[in-house]
Amino acid sequence: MGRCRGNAWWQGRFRGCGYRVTAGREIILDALTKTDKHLSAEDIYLSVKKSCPGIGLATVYRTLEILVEMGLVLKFDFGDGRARYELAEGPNKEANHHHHLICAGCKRVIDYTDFIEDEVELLRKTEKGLSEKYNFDIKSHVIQFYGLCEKCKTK
Amino acid sequence: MGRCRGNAWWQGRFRGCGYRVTAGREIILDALTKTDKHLSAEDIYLSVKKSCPGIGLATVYRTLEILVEMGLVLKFDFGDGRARYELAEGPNKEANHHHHLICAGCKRVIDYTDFIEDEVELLRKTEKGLSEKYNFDIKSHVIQFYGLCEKCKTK
DNA sequence: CCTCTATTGATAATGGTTCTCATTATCAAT
DNA sequence: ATTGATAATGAGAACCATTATCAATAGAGG
Repeated sequence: MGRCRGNAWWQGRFRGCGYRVTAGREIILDALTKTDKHLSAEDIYLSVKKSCPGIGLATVYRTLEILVEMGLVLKFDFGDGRARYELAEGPNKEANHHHHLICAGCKRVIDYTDFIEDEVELLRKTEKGLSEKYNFDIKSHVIQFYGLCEKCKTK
Repeated sequence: MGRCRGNAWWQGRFRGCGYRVTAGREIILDALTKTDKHLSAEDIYLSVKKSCPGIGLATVYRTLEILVEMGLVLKFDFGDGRARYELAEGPNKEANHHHHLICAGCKRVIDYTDFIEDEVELLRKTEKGLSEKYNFDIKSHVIQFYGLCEKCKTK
């Protein structure tokens, strides 16, 4: 780990898209790889700043935009006014597909992986049908449930 | 239509929640009822201003917040930096359930109602399961597909 | 009609995100 | 290894959708 070149998997994709491989991009992708939380741009900025104090917030935003465009990272809106980012794929993430339960009261976000099998089957069918009908290339999807969590429903 | 009291259906819900019924709230809800577009707060402000020139933008935001909280209106994020609003239910909207295809290129949004039957069945099952497992009251859900539309995929 | 207070409109403030630009770093060609 | 073209960066200003403030107004029960 650390400086090892197990990270090479994404460098090829970067170069293939015409992007240069930089220390900032590597460390930002690292931060996303090493967590299963829903990080905001500022979360990532503060985390990355520890090992790379000179990095700027704008670089974090710019890098995240590229990562989202390439499909390596997913961007979510949980309704609290700031975007959240999660690794979409990678060496340890293939089987990490999940969706979100968002509490309208405390804004807490619960990841769930239940019912994913049925969902995947329906989504596969739906994506295929939509692609054909609208001639639309589907790259990703978002499924979110809104409601009140255990604590907030009693208030 | 117009000043008729066919709008009474929502007035009871307003009063039941402790909110007063005002001209501004009525006309904002009217604007949402009379369209099937995804309106931003400013879209609604400009539309409502025609028949109610004195209304303020802040009132539109405040009213939308209440409508979303009551579940009468759904709030979406299509990734262009401003929220969009759609009527969730009402006298003519019960059978209007649909989801969104969002083009990452031109930001166009396509509504689709295909495969809704299968989806509804899966969602019903999923919502039931999630409610029980996490003791979470689900009020609404969002399903969105991201990708490239017919025009943008060729560029 | 009157009172209480929620609501409103105008506007300032907020804050996440994007833009600007001079400087620095990447990388293919040498 | 060096160089040159140019992509990337950092600092901070700018942007702009949304929220907060506050005095004036209007809804609704009595």
